[in-house]
Amino acid sequence: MPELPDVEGFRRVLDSCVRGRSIERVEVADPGVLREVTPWRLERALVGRCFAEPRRHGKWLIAATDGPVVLLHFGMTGSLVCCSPADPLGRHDRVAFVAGERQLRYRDQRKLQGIRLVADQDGVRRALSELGPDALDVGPAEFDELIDGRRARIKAVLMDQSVLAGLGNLLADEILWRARVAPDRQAAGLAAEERRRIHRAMRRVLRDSVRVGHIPAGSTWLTGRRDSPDPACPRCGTRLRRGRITGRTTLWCPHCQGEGQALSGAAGVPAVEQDPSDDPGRE
DNA sequence: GAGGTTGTTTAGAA
DNA sequence: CTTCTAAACAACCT
Repeated sequence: MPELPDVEGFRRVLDSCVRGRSIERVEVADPGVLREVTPWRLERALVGRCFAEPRRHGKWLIAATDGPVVLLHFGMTGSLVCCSPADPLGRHDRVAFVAGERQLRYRDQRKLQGIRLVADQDGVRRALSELGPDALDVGPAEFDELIDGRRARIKAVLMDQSVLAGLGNLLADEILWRARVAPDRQAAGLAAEERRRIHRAMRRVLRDSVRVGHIPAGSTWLTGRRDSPDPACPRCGTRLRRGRITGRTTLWCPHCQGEGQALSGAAGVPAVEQDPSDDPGRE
């Protein structure tokens, strides 16, 4: 799940669950998710501290306290849940921050990322120094500057966290589909109009998905078609193409977005254009 | 067993 | 320097 909208959802979970509450205990069920900190040091640094208002940058959740700051990344399968002490520990509950009758649990099936601890805001700045601006904070002019001169394919650029922080594989596909730009187009070769469309699609996709705290899998979203064996474009019904960009499965509509040169890893279907009444409207 | 998965990092190549 | 690829991490799923 975790891309920018999901992490924003986790930020709200933390906020409503434990903000302003004092941490009594930190239970580490699996030290495998702690990065550069021992269970003992994490607990000692946090006990007696109070959670402040959490922030987010890209896919990072920044959980400040009145002492040190906890940095959480959720990899592909992580989440944050608000529990009571009575809730039995799930198999993938790795760490619990216990605050009275509430406890915040870091839950993660695979353990691709994890939890870090830094002393202060300067530590946060240092830890996240490689990240570009948060995708929600980028206006059209800055977006153009970020894209400018990049010879990589546009999807690779959108997913590059050092350029723009927060977009992952699903969002990148969704945005390019809405903007009607093929994912393998070279970023530097995009017309001003196309860059503008991508930026607007990004704003819209982020706004709509942040509101619900995850990427909706509704019928008007490309993401909803991902798992079907032979997916069709939600907009025009054309059979979608499947390829691989930066090692990630990429879905696009050859009719709406253009063929694209990349046939790498494609399903090999000649893709007869059905081309029914184009455009069942925006959204 | 084979191959897939929303992420990041590293090594190596072009 | 930029960009791409593959592999690794770990634990599921089909």
